[in-house]
Amino acid sequence: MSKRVCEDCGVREVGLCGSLDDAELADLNKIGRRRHIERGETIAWAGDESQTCGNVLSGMFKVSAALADGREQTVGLLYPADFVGRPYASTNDFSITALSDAEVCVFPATAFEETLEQHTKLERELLRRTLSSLDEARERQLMLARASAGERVASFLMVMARKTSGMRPSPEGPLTFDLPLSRGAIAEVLGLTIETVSRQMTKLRAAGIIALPGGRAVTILREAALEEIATAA
Amino acid sequence: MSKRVCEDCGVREVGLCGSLDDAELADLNKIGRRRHIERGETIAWAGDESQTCGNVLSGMFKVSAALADGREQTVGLLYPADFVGRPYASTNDFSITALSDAEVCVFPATAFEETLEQHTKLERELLRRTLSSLDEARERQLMLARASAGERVASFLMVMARKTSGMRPSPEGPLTFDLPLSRGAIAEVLGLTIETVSRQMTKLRAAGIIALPGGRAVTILREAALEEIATAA
DNA sequence: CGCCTTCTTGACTCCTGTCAAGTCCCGTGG
DNA sequence: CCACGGGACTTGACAGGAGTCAAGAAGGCG
Repeated sequence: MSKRVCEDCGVREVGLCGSLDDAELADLNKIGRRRHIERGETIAWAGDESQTCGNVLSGMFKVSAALADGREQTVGLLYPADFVGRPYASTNDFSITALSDAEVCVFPATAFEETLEQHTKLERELLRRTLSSLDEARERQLMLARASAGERVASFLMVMARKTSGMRPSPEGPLTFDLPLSRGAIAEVLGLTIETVSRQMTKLRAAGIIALPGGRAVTILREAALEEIATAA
Repeated sequence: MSKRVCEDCGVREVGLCGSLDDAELADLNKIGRRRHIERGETIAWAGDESQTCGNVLSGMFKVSAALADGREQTVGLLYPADFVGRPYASTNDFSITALSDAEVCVFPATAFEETLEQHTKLERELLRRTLSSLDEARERQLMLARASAGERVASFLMVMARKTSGMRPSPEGPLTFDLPLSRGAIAEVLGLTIETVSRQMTKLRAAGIIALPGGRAVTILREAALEEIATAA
């Protein structure tokens, strides 16, 4: 039953838990449990009680919310090793949904909060990560408020190019990678419609800046040109 | 010289420092210094080194950034008792500018980080506040991405009505208060132009939902109607 | 091979930004 | 006390970018 979940953890070094040594990890090990999540499954609903926290082991999640009439927006993306959940709150302001099949290491929120208070290093690391997330959320505000559709798509592609380990035929050759998100999911992140995202992609292809070899693959042909559009030069 | 800055601090109870008792406060007292800021003065520049942290004692600040071509956006507002600054980062991602004359209690960033590490209660309180700021920044993303100009202005007025202690002639009577921001500053928060903000205000006045008695004063005549527009029902 | 989802493309509308005058407000100085 | 000046705000005309509605093409899975 009490399997040593931390022992073969793929994100042991880079996750929140990387701040703890093996002995300290024991407390987390006691309350943690590994869970498999299907693509599309929502593990936390906006408005519901905040009951669990955890770490993403594999796969991707979106943090999103909707207006009363159904308009939806993704306000954050979670990658492997990212922290999931909202400690110190009674209810969630946002839903968390898997964008791909995923694995998460989950803790009951109250037990996790107690562990936080006993391990200063863990708490400090969570503070650092939360401050970074805040900076990121504010950068996204800037984009959503002021960037054009073309700028949003270009900067999204640059971010994805960096996050996703794609293939280059040669050093400095064109980079090809698969987008981990559908057009719909991209639109929801960028605050646009599917149609607008699609049109902007076509426009970049027509300009010879990217190629779309099929599926969700993207090849960046002229990185400098894409970067220039992305940074609103 | 080493004046007891904390003794007559107006936000002693509600600020970050409220988590400490008098003895613990001594450490902060040693490194803190009170500073007066003029309206329009920028106390931290995006891109510069992150050198100071602090607490707002009085007045208001905006947290903002600009795109390469000059388009600007406010990504957060700071009120008395709010924490200012960005610990654990070498440079600031955002500028912090006084929207009114203000007073701040400032600490050198490195000294403050050391104090944080010695006082778990302080660190926990900062974590709680940072998590709240993150939620707020994400709510703003939702608004900037999906709300119409009318919805943005209505929800802004609702927030300001709650934050600002205005006057009611009778309980449940119409509420009147002064906006602490100029039209330009409001536009920068809402991701709109001055003209659009102005037009939406006029529209609400024409609909009999608010009155604009002059200056920056606003009277909310039909709170329920305003709330309905704000929540995008 | 065929169905169903996802993606692309087109035509049209409308909201918001831009540019350009005015008007109001308030403090200053005559 | 009132005229003046400058910033903040309002209003109008117009244009353009992104949303909406509607087909149609492409891709994936059974």
